[in-house]
Amino acid sequence: MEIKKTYSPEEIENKWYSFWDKAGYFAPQGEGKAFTVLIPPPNVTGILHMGHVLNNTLQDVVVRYHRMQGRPTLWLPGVDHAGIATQNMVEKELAKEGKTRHEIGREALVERIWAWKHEKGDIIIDQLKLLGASCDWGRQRFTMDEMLSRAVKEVFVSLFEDGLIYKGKYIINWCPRCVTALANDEVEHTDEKGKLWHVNYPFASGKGFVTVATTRPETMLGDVAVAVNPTDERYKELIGKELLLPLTNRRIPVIADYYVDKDFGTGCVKVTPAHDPNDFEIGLRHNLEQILIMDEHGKMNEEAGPEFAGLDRFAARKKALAMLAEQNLLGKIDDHEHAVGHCYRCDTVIEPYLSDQWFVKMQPLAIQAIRVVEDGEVKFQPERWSKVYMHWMNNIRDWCISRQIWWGHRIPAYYCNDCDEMMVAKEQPASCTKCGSANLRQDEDVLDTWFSSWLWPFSTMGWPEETEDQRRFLPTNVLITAPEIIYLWVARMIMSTLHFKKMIPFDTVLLHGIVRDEIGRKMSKSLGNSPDPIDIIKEVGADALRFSMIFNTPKGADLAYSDNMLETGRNFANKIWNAYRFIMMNMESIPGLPQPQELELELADRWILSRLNEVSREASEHYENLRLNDAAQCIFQFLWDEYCSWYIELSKDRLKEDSPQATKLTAKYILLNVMQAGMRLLHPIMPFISEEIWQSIKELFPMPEAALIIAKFPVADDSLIKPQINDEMRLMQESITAIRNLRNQLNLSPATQISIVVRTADSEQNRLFVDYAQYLARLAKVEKIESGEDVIKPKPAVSAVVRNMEIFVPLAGLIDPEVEKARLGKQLEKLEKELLIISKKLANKNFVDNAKPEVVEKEREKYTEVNTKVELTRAQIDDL
RNA sequence: GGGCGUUUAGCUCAGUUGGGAGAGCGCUUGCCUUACAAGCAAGAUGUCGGGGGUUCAAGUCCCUUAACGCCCA
Repeated sequence: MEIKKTYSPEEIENKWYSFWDKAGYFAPQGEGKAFTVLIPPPNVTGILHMGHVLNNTLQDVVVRYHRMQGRPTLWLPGVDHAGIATQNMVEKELAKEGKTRHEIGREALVERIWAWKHEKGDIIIDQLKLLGASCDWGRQRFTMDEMLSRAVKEVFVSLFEDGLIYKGKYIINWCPRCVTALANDEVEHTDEKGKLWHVNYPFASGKGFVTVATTRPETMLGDVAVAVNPTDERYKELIGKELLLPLTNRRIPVIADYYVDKDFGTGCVKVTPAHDPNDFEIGLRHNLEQILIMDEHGKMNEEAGPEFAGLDRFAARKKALAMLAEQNLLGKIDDHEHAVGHCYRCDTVIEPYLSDQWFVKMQPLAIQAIRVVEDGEVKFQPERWSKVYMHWMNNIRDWCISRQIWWGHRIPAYYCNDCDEMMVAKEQPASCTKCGSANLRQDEDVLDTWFSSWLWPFSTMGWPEETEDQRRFLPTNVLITAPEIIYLWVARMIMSTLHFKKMIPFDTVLLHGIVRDEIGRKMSKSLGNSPDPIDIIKEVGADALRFSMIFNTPKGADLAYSDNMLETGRNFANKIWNAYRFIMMNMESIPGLPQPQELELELADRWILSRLNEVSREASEHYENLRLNDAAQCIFQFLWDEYCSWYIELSKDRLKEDSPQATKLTAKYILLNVMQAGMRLLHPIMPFISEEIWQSIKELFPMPEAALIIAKFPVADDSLIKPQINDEMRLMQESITAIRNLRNQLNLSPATQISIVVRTADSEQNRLFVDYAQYLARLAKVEKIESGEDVIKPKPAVSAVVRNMEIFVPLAGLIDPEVEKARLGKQLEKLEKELLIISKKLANKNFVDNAKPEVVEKEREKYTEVNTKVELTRAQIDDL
């Protein structure tokens, strides 16, 4: 068999992915308690970016781990229809053809979007497959599917009937470029440098003026009052007086409202109910007119006056300021930093805008959603996120769900053209319920995309029908997502599932960080600092990408990505590959496989088995606790440092042609067994290379399972964990390292054989050096060992202290006593420092009295050990 | 303005109930040693942001302060 010297992932990854898919392993297998993960549906327009890679790798690791626990495991995939984003994209295509959506009409636009979806809507799904995502593709969902649309209608009608959905004229966030309303969460605030303009509003009586401060002077055209705080002594007598609004000559009153902050600006606030959310509230309290001065594109309308009508809002600002200056009504101008809202889809400055919209009353839904988190039924990880969630829930505001676009779930409300009656129903009524007219029209608006995604846990499983899937898979287990959608999506799913299914949607929410570039910036399209994950996969393989990310991403923390980070994963894959290559190169000449009871285990065998079982336990715990970086770390350490650097190296002598058959067979068995178990541990993180190696080992080392993806995750066998064996092996390792160190200091060539003299402290140690002299021969090129409790120190020699033993390398006249003295002196200094700290501790009565007995005992043992080392080192120096 | 988070080796970061400071990368030295130079071996590197406190004992708990970041208003 030919195994390439360097691991090349591409062919292997494709091969195993289609193998798993064809065999149906992605679908839940067997009976018992299911384990379910819901994918945060990516946008149908999306292409895979590094954030997706992190999110989906984390999910896949968790899913694969639980699948290997033997539970029926479902990772339910799908995409959402991303209303605004998708429509924008298709509108852009139209624009290239010189058309607008209004020219082709609603029906044609929607048709065109569907056509686009059918052609390109699976791009991101195909990319997830390259990453190795083990989703059950047979259950792939789309928020606009018939099944999910039915759930949306059902929910809308039900909430409307319960009085939890209402329609009204309210101020909302409006994107003049997308020409639609946005929910609060869809607005991104950034601090920007602006100005605070002071404008004088003259009294209608003609004498004097009040000065208001504003960041948005153009909105003054819609002012209907000026407000002051009723407790503000400065303005008390102004309340009730009339002002002449500049540029319009409208008479407006001075009113009193506690909302006004006396310390901000001049303490006088212009009130524009149709264009500011706070002013809107003031307007309601004082029964003020709402004058809309802009159209839906952010252009001034006729209400703004003939001089302004048709001007863009920013042009209107300039013009208003110029006119005010001309009329000497513009006072001082301060620099002012304030938060400006932007559309999360197109970054246009949003406009608070008065319009007819649909809302969900959230407070009643929040009550249960707060309780389940308080009670710990739903847990956030890291835990701090539950505070963020609670804060939002406790201050929840109604949710604007209507959008003035065409792509999405059309609101199931119908109006009678004859009597204006409104009817909300799943299907269009045949006739008006009030006047009987058949002349009906449906609401033009569609629902916010999140209004379909918040139903994801059950709409994807066939609700409102009662289905087997809901019975089996709800509540789901872990939701893995980014904190940025904790309100938009996570919180709302908890509310909807509690309301409609009377259960929690999932018990654990793992919030992970974001992927940043080398200098800490968030990766984004506009910065161009995001590599294409598909390029990375082509270059180093999905396994290497996955491992590098998991290894470098502590639970809940951001990931600082850099290309050289990938080397960790790539090198590790190559290391494993070569360990496998080594095994296979040696196995052909050793036919047969012993029965477990025929094995002749030696120290290294017992040690590696002991460690394997310890690591299996640790890895399990880390996977369970979602500490995936720790799982990666401990498996990496075990396979690379312990299995490759020690076990494989030591096996080389045993595999030699002339060694006894039983020795060869035992080494063969343990090499194969530990490797296959290691692949089980690693599979959730590096699924492809582990499956490849495992399948290949299976040909020599029979195993019951047909594939690693569904094989059992190793369960630690405590009877094989042996602290004493570990300690003995560690002693050999420490000795070998010490000898290598000495060799290094003497600049001995790697091939030079040496003899050593070991002064052991007891017969047990002596036995180890006799029995396992071969270990030192192999790994430290020691051809002769003289060991014993009272061996005589050779002179001249270099020496090292290992625990309570001394190791001497005799050297006939090759060493410089002064150099050697200096070296040992440095060591002695270090040891003495350590000893001092320990003895101080032990001399401290408070420590001895108060510390736990085992801690004190440990400290005493440490004292003995370090003290021995100090004494031995001192003697060695004196000897020189 | 309110809240949350971060600050540990040159870089990126671990460090879970307080009890001997770690990893990966980088760096130094020597090696193509028959699995692997994407490698092997040996090694150097820290006032754990500053200050104060609790404790026998603090990177870890409390207070305070600074810088940076995020969320909300």
